[in-house]
Amino acid sequence: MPSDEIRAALIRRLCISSAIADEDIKEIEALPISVRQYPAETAVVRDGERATDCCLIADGFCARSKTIASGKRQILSLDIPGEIPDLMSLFLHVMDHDLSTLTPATLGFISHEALLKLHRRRPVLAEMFWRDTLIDAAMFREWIVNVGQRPAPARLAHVMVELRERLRIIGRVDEGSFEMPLTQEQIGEALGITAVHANRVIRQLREEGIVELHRGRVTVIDERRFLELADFDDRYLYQSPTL
Amino acid sequence: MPSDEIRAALIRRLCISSAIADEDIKEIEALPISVRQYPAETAVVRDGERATDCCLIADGFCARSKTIASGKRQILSLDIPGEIPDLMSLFLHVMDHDLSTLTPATLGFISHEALLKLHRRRPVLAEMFWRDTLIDAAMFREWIVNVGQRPAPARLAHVMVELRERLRIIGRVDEGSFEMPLTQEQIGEALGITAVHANRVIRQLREEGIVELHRGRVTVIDERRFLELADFDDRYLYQSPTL
DNA sequence: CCCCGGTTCCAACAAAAGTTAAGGACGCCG
DNA sequence: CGGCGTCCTTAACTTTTGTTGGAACCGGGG
Repeated sequence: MPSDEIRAALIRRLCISSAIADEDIKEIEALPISVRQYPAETAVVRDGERATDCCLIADGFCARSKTIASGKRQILSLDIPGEIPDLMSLFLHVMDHDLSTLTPATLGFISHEALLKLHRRRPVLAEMFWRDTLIDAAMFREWIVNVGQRPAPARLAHVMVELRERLRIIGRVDEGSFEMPLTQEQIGEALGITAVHANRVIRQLREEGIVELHRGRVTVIDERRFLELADFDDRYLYQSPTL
Repeated sequence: MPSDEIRAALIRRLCISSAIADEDIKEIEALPISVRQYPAETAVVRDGERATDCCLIADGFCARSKTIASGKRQILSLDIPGEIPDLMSLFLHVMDHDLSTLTPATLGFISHEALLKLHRRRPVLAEMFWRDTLIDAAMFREWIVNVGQRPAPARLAHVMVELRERLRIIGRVDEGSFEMPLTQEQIGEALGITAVHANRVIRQLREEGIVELHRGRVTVIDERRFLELADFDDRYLYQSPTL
């Protein structure tokens, strides 16, 4: 994948939540990005490491997670193409969590230095990136609610809808089906339940004819009951800056 | 409380995680702040509202929370003097959660306009506030892990230690005891458990001689076992910008 | 001073989730 | 094509947590 396409993915996404001037787009296009391929299930940055670059996902799925002393792991977010999951490392240099690939992925690395220079030159872009980290935080808040208050089947549905809405923006949902390349173990880690229980929940949703999950692909069967179960409100996801 | 003292609380906290130049401090001191008193258990900003000011806590405790369709409420953070819990509203104007007081509180309101102007004048301060929102996000990540992976007693201990460490910075811990002005109902909402279970957990920690919780005040009995249970790593809380 | 409302506390029972264990499906590699 | 490993699947049993309901406590207001 050429480096241009990678920038394009980023710009496309940024344009959705902010209006960007042409000259600013050019600035982004001029950002030096070094591209690297990663296999599935590989750490990109680890908890405790000091980051000097931010990682733009050009293709593939990633996840952020933290592991506690007991060895249990909690997935904090699923990250998709066009996103910069570790933008926070720009100012919080030492990582407080892991970033790793779920699938084989194409990642573009942008140095902190280049980003900071860009911010100085174009404060508007700095604000846009700041906004981006704030939406990230909003997603964490919703994730807390999901794990803390919803019964397990609703948790799964909620994560699915959120992922679908985000994939929809980048044109990766077709005919009510979309990718969610997690093992049941990982689904459990995302929902704060065990893999066995995750399996129970998946089966239940299938038996009730709500949603099908097979080989990392989600197919919604009964849209109405699916949305009802998920209790999803997209307000936190995309908010126009003009609001 | 005079408006000077309020600014002082903010500056003191900001100085801890960043080095600020004298002229920048002066800029902050020049910020127009309008002070208001709030009774306990009162909404400051509500989910869905459009914010035009940010709220600096001068005195008292606040909490952020979200309520889902079923009526269940999840507390997302506990907020203490010196903090600006809704700084995110600067760019995410419509609130995605509630901010309310736990105790009677003195709050200082700073208009978005004034903050944005300050940022234009002093980009370094903008970065400092950005950093602040990033630490906020780091705390959300840890909160997700707490609710998602730790057994209930550890969850309680973890929230207690986090609060204590933050209170310590502002000089509000004396002799191993500190304020945590939550009802058991609210503790449940913070930990993602019911009030009844919260009560069980509190009793258990008391019976095991680990920590005492009485009338909104926490007294640690066995520091070693307390820390061990909490599984606390302060890395996410304060990170020097020079790191 | 006493009553009232909100906490705190507790017990018994129900439901949800964790644990352990084991068989089956599937893809990959030799 | 057969074997191996990973994931999925399921069942039986245990533990944790939720639910319901009620008693004791406590502080503030009449």
